[in-house]
Amino acid sequence: MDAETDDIQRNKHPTRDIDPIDRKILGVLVEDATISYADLGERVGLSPPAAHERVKRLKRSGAIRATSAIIDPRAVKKPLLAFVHIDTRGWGKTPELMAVSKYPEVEEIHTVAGDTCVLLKVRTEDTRALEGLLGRLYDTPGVTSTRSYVVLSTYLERPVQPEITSEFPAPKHMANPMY
Amino acid sequence: MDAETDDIQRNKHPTRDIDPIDRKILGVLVEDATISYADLGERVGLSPPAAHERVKRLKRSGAIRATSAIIDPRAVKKPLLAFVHIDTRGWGKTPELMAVSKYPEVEEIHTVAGDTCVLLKVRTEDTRALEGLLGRLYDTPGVTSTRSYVVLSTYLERPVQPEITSEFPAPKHMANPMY
DNA sequence: CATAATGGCCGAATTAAATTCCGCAGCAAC
DNA sequence: GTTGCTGCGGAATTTAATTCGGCCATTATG
Repeated sequence: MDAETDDIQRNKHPTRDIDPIDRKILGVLVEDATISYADLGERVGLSPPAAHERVKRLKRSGAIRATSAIIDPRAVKKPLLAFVHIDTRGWGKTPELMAVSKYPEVEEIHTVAGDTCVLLKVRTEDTRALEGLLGRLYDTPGVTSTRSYVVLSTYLERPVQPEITSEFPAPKHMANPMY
Repeated sequence: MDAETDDIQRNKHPTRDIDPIDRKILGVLVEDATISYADLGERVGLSPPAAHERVKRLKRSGAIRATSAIIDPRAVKKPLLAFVHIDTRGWGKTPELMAVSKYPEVEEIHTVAGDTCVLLKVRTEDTRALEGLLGRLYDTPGVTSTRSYVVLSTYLERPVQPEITSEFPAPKHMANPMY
């Protein structure tokens, strides 16, 4: 077993780091994954087979998790977006909550630090469907309360951006932390 | 100008509704957009050219907004996910906030109903970078306070699901609303 | 230092898929 | 009944994906 395969099976990432050309490739493919290897190679300064080889490696290593069609929520009758914060009695009951993943309306499930335990991102047809989904949540053992933030307008929504992280200098009035 | 083009220019959706075959196609392409038209056609019961024609129409109508590579955030050094709620002095100052879209760390910007005005989804390398980003937010005119929910674990994260909306019956103790 | 081994690239050749074209069938309007 | 329109399938053509072999640079090894 080579190092890369080993890393993948440990749910880690391969030791081979992503170089600037890889980042360029990811940037292009996030914008348009239907591009040909010929055009992709030209964008990043490689021959078509070389670009192909890079993309194969990025998929194999897990850096590219999938290639997916991005659907307009309005086209599939799910125009209502909401974020639902859920309080539970401690952490013991969160596994039951994961069952909500069976509903296609639920797009994200996270546990968060703060005044809630679980955070959902849900997309429904209307407020009636959202109400029904919340009703299901209250039927789940351990759920003590929920708080929903209904989205009025969405100004930006995009996939993970592979560009190099911007510099965000800490506010000037703060001393440099040790770490 | 045909009806479809007209709808797109009005930022509406074409009148031609998405039939069950279209939904099947969307479902397949969300899972794997690299599938060939031959295989796609077989999955949905169409010939390759017919499947091709359907996909072209779905793209033209805007139902398929893009085809994108899904990147593992860890691979591009953005393992820290957080949701940031921002309070502003009324709505007048929200346009200034949209400038944060220039940072690739910001994935989503919404205005929400509830006790905040703006909700951001951000992905940073570490808490230091998040701190820097929050510092930038406080420098933005109109921002009075922020509340951040740092994600501990993500259990589900998937694109818009084109499947038919599940039935969420309202809780039994509620009478049927008029609408 | 010399030399072998590796990894990544390119160009050409081959294979597979996308795309076009055309005729046909179902359906609606008239 | 006829006309026009829309979506489908099969065949042909064009384009892209994929494979292969050889080359160069870097790195390990004696």
